[in-house]
Amino acid sequence: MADNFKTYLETFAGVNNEELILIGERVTLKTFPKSRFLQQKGDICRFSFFVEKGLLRMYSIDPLGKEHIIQFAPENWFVSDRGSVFFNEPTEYYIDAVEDTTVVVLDELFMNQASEISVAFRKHNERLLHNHIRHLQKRISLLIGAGAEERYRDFVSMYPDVHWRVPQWMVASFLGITPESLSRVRRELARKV
Amino acid sequence: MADNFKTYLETFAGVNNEELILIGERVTLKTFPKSRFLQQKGDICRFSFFVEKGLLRMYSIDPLGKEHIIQFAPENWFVSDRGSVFFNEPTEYYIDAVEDTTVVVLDELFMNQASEISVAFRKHNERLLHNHIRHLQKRISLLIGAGAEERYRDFVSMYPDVHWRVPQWMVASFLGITPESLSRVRRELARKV
DNA sequence: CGCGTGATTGAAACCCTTCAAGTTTAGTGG
DNA sequence: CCACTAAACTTGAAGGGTTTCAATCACGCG
Repeated sequence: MADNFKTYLETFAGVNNEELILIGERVTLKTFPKSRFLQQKGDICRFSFFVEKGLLRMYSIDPLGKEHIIQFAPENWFVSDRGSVFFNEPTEYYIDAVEDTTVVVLDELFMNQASEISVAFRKHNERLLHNHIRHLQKRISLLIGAGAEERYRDFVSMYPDVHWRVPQWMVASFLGITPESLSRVRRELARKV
Repeated sequence: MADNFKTYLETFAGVNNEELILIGERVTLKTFPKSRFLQQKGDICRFSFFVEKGLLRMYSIDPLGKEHIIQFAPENWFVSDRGSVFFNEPTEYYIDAVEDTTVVVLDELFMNQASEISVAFRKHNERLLHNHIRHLQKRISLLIGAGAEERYRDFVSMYPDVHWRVPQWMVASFLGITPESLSRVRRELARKV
């Protein structure tokens, strides 16, 4: 099975060997070339993804045609529209590969039976949910309370690796500012040093 | 026990009679007068609250001393800093009563044992988590993509009752704009009609 | 080489905030 | 119940930060 996934489950979720085997039988490995979609708006999502290698992004496109990146997912991150998977409703979001990316695919059935397959996994999943909420709340705070510069600094310190792996306009899209603004923010920051 | 809570559990969570009794034994009812704090920054939260009657708000205070309202909780809403309860870490948020408010208090132990007490309750709780995430994501979309007017319209259509029960500056604080701006937005909207 | 994509820069426009003042509303004590 | 005060809301003018639009530059790739 996917090595990163295995190590991740052992280390962070506390999944034991038997459970690991059970899980291994239930998931599949899949590779997507750069720019390939894993999910598009309107899909009723049946999968969650764990990034084994590579980098994904999840984003929406607003009525004016602008992309707003919700989340980046580098190695060892889960990504999915949990709302769509859980409620079986069409998603608002696109997921595509920023780099060639290998993912572990967890299907709906697996997610629902997770508690029977591995209690540790279910608990960890619950933990992830809480973490997700925290993350979103922090992001809202930043959007409300902070300017472009502070948001950018926060992003860089939080995701230093991602910052180097994506084009700047994607960072701008994640921060909710224009590429031009980000360019100016970076110029100011460079000047200060 | 608290009537709203009981009805809520039966109707929305599918909790049966036996479980209802068990739950009733584990929770307590408490009333807070207007302006009283239920939780303050720095607390390690041990409680979740269900609003039986009244109205609460959860908010943060930024370094400049400004309040940012995260969430309103009228009747039949749950509110808590799930992060703080789940991870046993000090919270960033304040919760206080906008009106005289009666809440059902669910303690940490109850939340952890919820799955043993009532499967239906645990499932419903999971559902709430997913809903919460959805909510936050939508709010982020609005903060990134929409101006003050659209955010306000969305708020009014989403929480018509809350809109009438809180002072305008609280609405502004929820929307992430100044009370002055909200006042101007409202003037424009009134003019249009 | 030439084309396309991404990054930069400048100027004007726009939205929202800030500050200051005035008006209305609500609550309180005499 | 009125008078007074504080809080909430409104309004205007000036300022700041970000966007928009347009032009330019840098780079990789067929």
